[in-house]
Amino acid sequence: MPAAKTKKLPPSEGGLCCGSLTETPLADGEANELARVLGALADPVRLRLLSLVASQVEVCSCDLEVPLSRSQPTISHHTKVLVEAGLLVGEKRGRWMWWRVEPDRLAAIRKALGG
Amino acid sequence: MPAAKTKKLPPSEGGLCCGSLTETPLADGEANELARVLGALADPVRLRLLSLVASQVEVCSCDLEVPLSRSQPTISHHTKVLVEAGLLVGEKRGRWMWWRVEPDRLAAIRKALGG
DNA sequence: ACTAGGTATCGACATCTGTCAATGTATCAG
DNA sequence: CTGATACATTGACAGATGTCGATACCTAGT
Repeated sequence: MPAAKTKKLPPSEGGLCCGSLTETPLADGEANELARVLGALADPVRLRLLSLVASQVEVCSCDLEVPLSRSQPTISHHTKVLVEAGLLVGEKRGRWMWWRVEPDRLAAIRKALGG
Repeated sequence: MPAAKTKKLPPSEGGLCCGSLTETPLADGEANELARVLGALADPVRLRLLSLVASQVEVCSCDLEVPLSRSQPTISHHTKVLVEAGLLVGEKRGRWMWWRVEPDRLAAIRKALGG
């Protein structure tokens, strides 16, 4: 998107309010926000990461490298993207980062998609 | 995705079966397929295109350029992406292409997302 | 047949994205 | 303090993506 300025909003700024796609034409801002979050989901590795975390309530980064077959920096990159989209939450305990999913956020996306 | 081979499967090949993200860890193939479809949705112009068509049942390409502020080739590109994702269906009548959305496909995505 | 209008395709371009090696930072064990 | 461990950040690179102008393809009218 040569013209658009994503700007990497903080996780809090997760509008995603209002009605669904199928009801009324999406406003420009709503479309941008929804596209941003869907973009975070539109990657096989991130989808599998998310489902791995969801299936175990909490997972640390170190346990993701092997099942996802990606290097440590790449895992770190993907968790960051998911956090910025509001889909993942991390908590540092000792040396480990523990991740869990944000089910409300997924629900909001489903709703925006016509749920 | 340097390694992955999207391959641009025909619209029919739209698996997207099985359970949701949040239940069991996504298999590799399922993750690829879901990411492919979500990628088609992860664009503000395509989201607005889809919602424009949905709000009017049927729309021809010529009526999309102005509201979406994009050139005719760009509109054509986006409709193609949405068709390949199984989200849009087109029918040529005379000189015009008439588009409508595939609600079942959207529903399948919501379900895959934990609906 | 010729022309005009609606779409699709092609080529080019700038930007975005996923990936890893190298390096930096924080925390724990001894 | 020292070394090891878990994670984040940086830099670089190849490949994907969104965009448009130019052009080709189809269909309808004349």
